[in-house]
Amino acid sequence: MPDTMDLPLRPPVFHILLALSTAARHGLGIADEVEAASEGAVTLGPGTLYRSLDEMRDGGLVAPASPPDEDADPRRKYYRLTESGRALLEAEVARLGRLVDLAKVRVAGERA
Amino acid sequence: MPDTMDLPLRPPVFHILLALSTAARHGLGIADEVEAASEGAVTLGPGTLYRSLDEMRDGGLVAPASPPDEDADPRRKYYRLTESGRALLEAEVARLGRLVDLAKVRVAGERA
DNA sequence: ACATATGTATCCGCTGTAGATATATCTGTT
DNA sequence: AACAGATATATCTACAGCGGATACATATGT
Repeated sequence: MPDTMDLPLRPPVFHILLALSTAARHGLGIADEVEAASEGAVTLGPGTLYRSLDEMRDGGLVAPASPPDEDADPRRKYYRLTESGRALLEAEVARLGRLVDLAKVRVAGERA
Repeated sequence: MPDTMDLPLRPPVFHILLALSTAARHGLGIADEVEAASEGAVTLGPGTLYRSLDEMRDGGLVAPASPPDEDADPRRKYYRLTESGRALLEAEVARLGRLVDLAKVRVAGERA
C-alpha cells in the first residue's frame, strides 16, 4: 500500500512526474529538469531520486523507456509516464490549482 | 536560524499562514480551518500544530492576538499574521502559482 | 457535583529526505 | 593505450519533520 500514490503527493514524487510530463528522461536528467523547472527551489539528492523512482515504478506511475537516442550512454536508465502516472499528476495539479486560487484571493483581498 | 522561514515553506507552515490570512484564530480553530480550506486533504495533528506555532512566533511570522470576542474561552490563545508573515505567504503563493501554471500547460499540452 | 468536551502542551516513534559512500563505465587527454 | 576525471546508478546511514498518544487544565452540560 504505497502512500506514494496518495494525494497530496509528496513533493519529490510530484516534481518527478512533472519532469517526465514533457519527455522520457533518465535519473540525473530528471534531477536537472526538476531543479530547472522549480527555479532552483527544489533539488533532489540521489537517495530521494532513485528510491522515489523505484517506488513509482512499483506503483505503476512510471515505466522503463527506451533511450531516445541510439548512441546514448548505456548506463542511463530512461523512464516515461504511464497513463495512471499522468492521471495522478493531473489530479494533483488540479488540487494545487484550487488551493492556489483560494490563497491568491486571500492574500490579495486582506490588505488591512 | 529556523528553516521555518525558507521557501519552499513546509506544508504545515503554509497552511497555518493561509488559515490566519482571513482572521485571528486560536490553535484548534486553525486546525479546523486548514482542514476545511484544503477540502479535507490536509490535517494537522496537535504535535505539528503547536510546535509550528511556536516556531512561527519565534520567527516573527505570527503574533499573539487578543480574543475577538469578549467572553471567549480564556484557554484559547489567539494568533494573527504579522507583516512579515503575510509577506512570506505572498511569496510562497507566487512561487506555487508559477509552478502550477507551468504544470497546467504541461498536463494539458502533452496529450499524445 | 460530576462527566464529558475542549484547549494547550509535551513526548515518542515513524517516515521521508538528503548526504556520504560505493561501484561501474564513459569521455577526454597525453 | 593508459590514465584522470566526470557521469550514472545504487545503497546505507543519520537527521529532521510530522503525527499520534498522552498529560493536564479548564469549560460546559446534565
